[in-house]
Amino acid sequence: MPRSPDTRQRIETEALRLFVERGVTETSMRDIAQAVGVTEGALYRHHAAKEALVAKLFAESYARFAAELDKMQAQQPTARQKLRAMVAGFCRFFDTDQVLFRFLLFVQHGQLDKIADDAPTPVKVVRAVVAQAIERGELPCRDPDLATAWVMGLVLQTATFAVYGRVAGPLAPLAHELAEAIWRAVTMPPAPR
Amino acid sequence: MPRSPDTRQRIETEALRLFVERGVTETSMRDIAQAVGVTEGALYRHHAAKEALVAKLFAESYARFAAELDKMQAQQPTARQKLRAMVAGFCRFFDTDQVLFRFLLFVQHGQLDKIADDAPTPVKVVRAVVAQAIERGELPCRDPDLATAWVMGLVLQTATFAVYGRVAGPLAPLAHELAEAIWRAVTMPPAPR
Amino acid sequence: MPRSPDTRQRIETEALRLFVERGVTETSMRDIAQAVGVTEGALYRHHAAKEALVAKLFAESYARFAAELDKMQAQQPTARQKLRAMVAGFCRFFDTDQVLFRFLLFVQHGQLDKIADDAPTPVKVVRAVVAQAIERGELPCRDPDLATAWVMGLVLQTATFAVYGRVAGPLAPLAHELAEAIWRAVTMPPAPR
Amino acid sequence: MPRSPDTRQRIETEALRLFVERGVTETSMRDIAQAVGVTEGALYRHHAAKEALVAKLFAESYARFAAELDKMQAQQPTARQKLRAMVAGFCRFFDTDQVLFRFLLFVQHGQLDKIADDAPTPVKVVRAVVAQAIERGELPCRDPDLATAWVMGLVLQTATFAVYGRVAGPLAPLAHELAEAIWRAVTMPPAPR
DNA sequence: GATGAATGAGAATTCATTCAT
DNA sequence: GATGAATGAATTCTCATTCAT
Repeated sequence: MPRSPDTRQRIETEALRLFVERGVTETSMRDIAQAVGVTEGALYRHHAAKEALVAKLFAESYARFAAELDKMQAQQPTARQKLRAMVAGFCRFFDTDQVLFRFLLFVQHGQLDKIADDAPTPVKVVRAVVAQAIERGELPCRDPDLATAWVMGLVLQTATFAVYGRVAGPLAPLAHELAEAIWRAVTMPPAPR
Repeated sequence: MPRSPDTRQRIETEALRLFVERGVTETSMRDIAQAVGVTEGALYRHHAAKEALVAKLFAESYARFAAELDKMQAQQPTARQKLRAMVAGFCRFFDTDQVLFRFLLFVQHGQLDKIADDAPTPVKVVRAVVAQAIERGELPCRDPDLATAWVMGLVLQTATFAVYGRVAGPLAPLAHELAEAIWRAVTMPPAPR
Repeated sequence: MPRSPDTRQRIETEALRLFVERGVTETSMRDIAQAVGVTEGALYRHHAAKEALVAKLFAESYARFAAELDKMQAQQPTARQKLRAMVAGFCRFFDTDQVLFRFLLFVQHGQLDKIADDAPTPVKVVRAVVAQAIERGELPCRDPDLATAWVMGLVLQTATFAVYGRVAGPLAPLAHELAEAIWRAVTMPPAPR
Repeated sequence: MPRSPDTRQRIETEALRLFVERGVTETSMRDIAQAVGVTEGALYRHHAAKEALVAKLFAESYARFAAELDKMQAQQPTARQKLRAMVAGFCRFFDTDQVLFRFLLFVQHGQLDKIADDAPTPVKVVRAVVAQAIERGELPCRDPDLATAWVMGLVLQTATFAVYGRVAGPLAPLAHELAEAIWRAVTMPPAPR
């Protein structure tokens, strides 16, 4: 039985794929082992437990994507440009690694609860941009969480429709249009009270 | 050995709650039985299998909500009013029975795949309104699925934030503002080509 | 819900049928109740337990058939005629009530062990005839159990083949031929020692 | 936690024994595990399901015995000698591995239905010999299935009596006498019509 | 007599994990 | 690093039986 190299990497790739396709609970360690072509025991050479594998897959990439997103926004001067840059970032991420995108943003599997309160997350990055924009008067005065929900909702639901083929092809070509829609939503004047 | 009435109803209530709180796979029949206060065997007098319980819970309510949504939109003359009515309907549903709302719109557990192709669904109702509005020139020309994604995204992500307490209180008071944001998003002029 | 009469009888008929078709262990009380069209609880009005139902079905008919067989042989003067009469009796029984025949002679389900040592059984009746015939010199000297096995084997395997359609139609027309074959087998001169 | 070798073999041996002693349905996987001295889960490393274990036990040996039987008959020139050889084969098999004999020829547990239509079986081998003998005029003209039933009946019922101790000792010493009885039965002249 | 709800024990099977080799 | 056998707990579901109504 040949021992192919990169077993660790292949475990992570296959696990990620299966977690996204079927769900974490619905994927057994045996499923992963079979997909990789090793025995179950071999998985434990690389990850102490199933939960640890999930956590590793999540934590590493989630923080990294949040950081990238933060860098993108930081390079832009205005709120509108920051949002545009972030939307483009989400779309590129989706197009580049849909499996990972879905794992981080849709599957999650309760990993959010395990994240340190001060750790960066994509949602927090978006929220910071939104909150700052409101403070600076670039966006109308509104609960920054509500506006953040809208940004995330427009991005994620478009991605969801793309996953199910209801919206066609890569998201990058839609990024500009999507960013505009977001801008129009969040710049809506607040209801008079 | 208490034989309280309404066991069937209580099974469904507790199951729904647990499915939403923990997930379907993560909820065992024993969990449900314990929550209801009966033995596992008793559950099977009322539902032939766990999957049948899930399916019943979903099928019954999903079609009903879609129908209600459709009625709300049908009573309005214009696209804008139809959207407003539907958004209000989503918000009212969330406020009235958050558990059921989350089960139908977030948990789902693969039940969508089991639905007849021509059965009404909330998404289809929204899509029909959007498509008709585009045809009639009430909305700018754009992939109706994309616009539908935006409507659903704004509604569902706002609900998600409400579930996690990031957005406060019942959704009904936000319905008008949400509908306006949606209107602004979907009325965005299409990108010149 | 109409309560048809003869529930007791119908329980026994359906139970017998199912026991023969599927086996005793493979037939649940629920299966029987469904076949009869009553609830499981109703069965226990008529039989204290599943095992009691099986035992009743078996004991009653087994003894009765043994007695009938014994009467048939008793009315004949010679061993050859006794065997002929019994073979005809087996065949008639098979043709008249194949389900009961199979239950008593094939299914059995360990009921033989529960029968009193001195209770009459078809095998004992056959054995008595054979033993007497040997004693009287009507049959060659041979272990009467061995000769009994041959009689039973020829009868029962013919019935088995009839059940599976390998041998066609009712057994009665074959009775004479079968009895002759048996006679030839058991009259075989013993091996010289 | 003893890890003795041969677990797979011991599972099969114990399972066979229990299936014969108590019946397949009446034997639980736990019974087998306890007899082997492992946990239930361990059984599933060797056989994917209880039914698969039953099927393997049956299929492997049934075809093999049929083939052996066929070889025995093929080495003999005349029908009489073929029958003698097969009877001796049945008796030797019974004496050598009574448990397997009973599993294959008495328990069966519906495995016959799963066998390919053209797969060899002991009954088919016997039938082929009988049919050929009738064709060649070595046996009187008669439904070959009926004659096959008689051969099988005499063999199997003798074995049955041996199992229950009604017929003593190993069957091999009885083989010759049994073959003669069979020969007398199947050579009976057909009833004039 | 019958229903319908319930029990409690046990069935087959799955699964994360361990560990000697 | 990897295998392959094993564990032990849990899961879904079945079943004979009970009993208030």
